[in-house]
Amino acid sequence: MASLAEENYLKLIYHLSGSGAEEVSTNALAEQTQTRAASVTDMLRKLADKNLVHYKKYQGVRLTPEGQEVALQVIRRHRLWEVFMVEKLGFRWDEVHPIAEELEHIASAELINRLDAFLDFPVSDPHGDPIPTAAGTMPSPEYEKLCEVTAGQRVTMMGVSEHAASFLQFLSKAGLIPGSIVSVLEINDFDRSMILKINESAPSFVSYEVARNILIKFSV
Amino acid sequence: MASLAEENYLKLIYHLSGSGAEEVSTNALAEQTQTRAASVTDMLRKLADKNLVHYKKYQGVRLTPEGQEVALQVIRRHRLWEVFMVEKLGFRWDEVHPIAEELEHIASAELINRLDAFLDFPVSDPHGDPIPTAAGTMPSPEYEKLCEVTAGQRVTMMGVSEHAASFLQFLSKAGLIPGSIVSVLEINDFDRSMILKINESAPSFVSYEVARNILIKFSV
DNA sequence: ATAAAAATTTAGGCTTGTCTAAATTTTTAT
DNA sequence: ATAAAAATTTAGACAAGCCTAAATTTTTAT
Repeated sequence: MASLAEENYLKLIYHLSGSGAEEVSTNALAEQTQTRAASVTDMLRKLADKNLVHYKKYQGVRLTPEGQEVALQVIRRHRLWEVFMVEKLGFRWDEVHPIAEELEHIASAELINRLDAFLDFPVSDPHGDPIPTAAGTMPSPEYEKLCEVTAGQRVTMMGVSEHAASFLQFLSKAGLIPGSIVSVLEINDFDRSMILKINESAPSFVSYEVARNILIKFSV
Repeated sequence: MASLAEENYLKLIYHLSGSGAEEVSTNALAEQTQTRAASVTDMLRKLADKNLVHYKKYQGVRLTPEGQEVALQVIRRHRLWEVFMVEKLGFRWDEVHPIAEELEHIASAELINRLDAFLDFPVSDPHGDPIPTAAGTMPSPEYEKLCEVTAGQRVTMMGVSEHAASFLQFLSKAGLIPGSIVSVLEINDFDRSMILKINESAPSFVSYEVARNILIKFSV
């Protein structure tokens, strides 16, 4: 069994490696875990001993298949609890992350699979992030960034690539939540900002920085 | 903030002291926590330093008001999660205790109060145990033991005073769950065993040992 | 009343996960 | 190519929560 600290490292390595594609550096982990690089080194040795990561001194770290499975289960639990909190308990999407950080470490598979069924087998969390399957695979929907859409097109908002509460609150106010129908009315050449029509309401302005962090799919 | 280990000690002291009525001994705590008496002593000193218990060497321990509040919150969380698992996720009452032992340490008051509302403010858990209020008071319904009922009386099953999974499974099979209507048909003088009619089904036999651990109220 | 037994505490130690300071390796810039 | 900078690891330490063994206090039995 992976400890709470170990689970957090594995999850973080998964995210920082781009879903396991690249090596992650000790310093990158230290920055995100708010610990010192020396502490990270200690933990990486321990994870390597348990066969959860491939680790060679000075060369970064990468998940083993076993480590990836643990990471995906933690992410699955995290995202299912987020769905529960938003759908059933009425939390806003900008409130649930810190609580899910705790709930994600309750390991019972029975609990999680029943929760999954209770929630009707959701495929994504309130931020549009895909929920790993019970079998341990991560669905990978192919979304575009809103900033890549051309003027005149109509798309569906599918998720975000930035999860800061303040960003999410801003989007809620603008009505930009997963499922919203968005038409790009104008794009400003100068700064790539956009004017959008969201769900038939009055036009809204969004900066490039915002558009860059919104995931969309082209409406069928 | 109380750590996970501290919360477990406080909860246990609450239970072993008869809801805070009496002093609890070091050995009693060691037995229940599956640790050594020396470890308990260490923890009691720490809890005393944090003003969560009154502790004098060799004289046992008792909760302070602050300690009792923490204990009641942990118990509240535990019991609300048990209701959730049984009512919403379809778990059986004999399955939920170990999982609730983990969920009870997720501290968010917002989470628990919303869960409480989602469950419609239950007053007792699946075993009939009362759920402490958000304000930190323990309701104390006054139930009798089934073994004290006389032949011919009709009562309502309200809960249990023994929580072993095997006992709960036995009761489920007999249809003896909270809410069941029970008529005492006969009592055997010799061993105080009983013959019961449970919800109009065929008569069942229960030993004194079983009857002693079933809580009832007299039907109105 | 007092010796034996039981309960409890003290002393010293171990593991996990963290830290600081110093040493080492890798990368970058000239 | 090599020196400086950056990244990483090693060494030694600490708090939390547990352990064993030994010492101390309380309780029990005569």
